[in-house]
Amino acid sequence: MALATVESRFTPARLPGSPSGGRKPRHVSLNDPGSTPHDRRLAEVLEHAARIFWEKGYEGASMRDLARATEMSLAGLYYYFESKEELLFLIQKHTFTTIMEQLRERLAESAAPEERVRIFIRNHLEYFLSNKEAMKVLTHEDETLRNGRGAQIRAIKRQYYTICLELMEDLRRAKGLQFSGRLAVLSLFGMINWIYTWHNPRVDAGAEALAREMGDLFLHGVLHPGKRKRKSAGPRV
Amino acid sequence: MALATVESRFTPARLPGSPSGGRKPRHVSLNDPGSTPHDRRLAEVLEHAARIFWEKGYEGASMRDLARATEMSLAGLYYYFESKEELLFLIQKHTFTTIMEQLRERLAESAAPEERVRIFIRNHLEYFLSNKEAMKVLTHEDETLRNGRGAQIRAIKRQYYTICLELMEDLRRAKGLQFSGRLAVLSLFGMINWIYTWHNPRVDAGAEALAREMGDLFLHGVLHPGKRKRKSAGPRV
DNA sequence: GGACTTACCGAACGTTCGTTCGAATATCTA
DNA sequence: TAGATATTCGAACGAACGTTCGGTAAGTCC
Repeated sequence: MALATVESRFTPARLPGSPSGGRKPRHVSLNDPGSTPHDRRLAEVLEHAARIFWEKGYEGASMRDLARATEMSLAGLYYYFESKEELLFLIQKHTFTTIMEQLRERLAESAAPEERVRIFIRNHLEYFLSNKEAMKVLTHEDETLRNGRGAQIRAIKRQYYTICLELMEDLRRAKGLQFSGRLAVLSLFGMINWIYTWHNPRVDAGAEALAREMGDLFLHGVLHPGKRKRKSAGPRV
Repeated sequence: MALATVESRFTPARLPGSPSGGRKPRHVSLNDPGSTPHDRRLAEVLEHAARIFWEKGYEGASMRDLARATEMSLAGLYYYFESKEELLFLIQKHTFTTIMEQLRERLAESAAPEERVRIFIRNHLEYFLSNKEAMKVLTHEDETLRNGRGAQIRAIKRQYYTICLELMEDLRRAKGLQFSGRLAVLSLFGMINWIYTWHNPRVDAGAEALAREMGDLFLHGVLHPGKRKRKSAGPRV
């Protein structure tokens, strides 16, 4: 149920009036009983849009593709948002906000630095593999949005980065180590974001197993098996 | 000197004759004394094109942008290649071929498994940071080319992947370990390719230092400093 | 039942896109 | 220097693009 939650606005994109009657913006979901039909329809449209951007990229996708997918007219789409740019913005904002909310909830469950890093990895991979279309759009169309909308997304991204950096520094302190937090975070982001270029659900492990293995790799490297895997027979006598 | 080496063809894209007079295709360079003016001009055009694709993405870039950058007419560009797709193909093929050639040379210098993995990382990062435009185009426009041209690029990519996988399996055997080579390689690719999203030459380390740190991270993880960095004062008594 | 809002649509606008055509100039060779 | 070849160009083509205009039909409220 990717993109089921959308922050509704005071007014629709076109201005014949307000569909939500001047209510305050809030989060609604496809299954949320408090959501209006308008909000639910918008969420559906965004879900189709995410799939199309995922397939063809933002620039390569056309509004006519979206009209075909949603079985709406080209003009009818513009009742729900004011431009293609806003469409991308809504997808990215919703996706980023949701993965971050979920992360905060899960981090509240543990205070152990190493475990918290593993929670971060697991949360990211689980969300990524459950929402691969939107997450690819978020990561691949990183530099597409400009000006105000781009700045808003970049602000959320910075928050996400900062959370991870603090996890890393807590770990470093707790273990009495020295390493560059920035480099560790950015390397980790590379590992876990790159997944959209290769993950194949038919041959690769699921999110949980991947999170365990990538966590091991990130924390111990390939050379230090820790309590896991070490070959019984080997040059080690 | 990104994109200075280009494989010339028998004939130019338009067909008023053959500029290189029926010579065999071969590699030429901007500084290569054996390169024809035609080859050198094409290399210049490709370099401009790489910079434009780097800035705006393949779909977002227009042939008119390239005409402006090269100070040629729109029509004049098509003397050197037959389509925008071929333009991207030439950039990707040249870039991939070059980084792989350089890798093979460097790998010949060492037989020690761990050192060879470090050579791979260093080569990739050095080439990436010296040719960031073309390397971003190579990684970001991964799925853009379709059909025959896409298949050719994918074939080179598979070679590159296979080389790295073999390095990883040699290392695993030598150290008597057990880990998924596929996951290790793909995680490493994520780490070292993601760099184009964050590296800032004004604040971040250069290729050599980055290669050392990322190599440490990949081999030992954040928790096992090895002979490097461990805090003198710490909870370790 | 009339006024208003919500949700949508057909048709078109102006722009930009990749590509091509026919011709003109520059460069080289004999 | 004549002729061929290599290189470049202005102008235009048709297609596709994002967006907008003026409407219509159905639901809601007094």
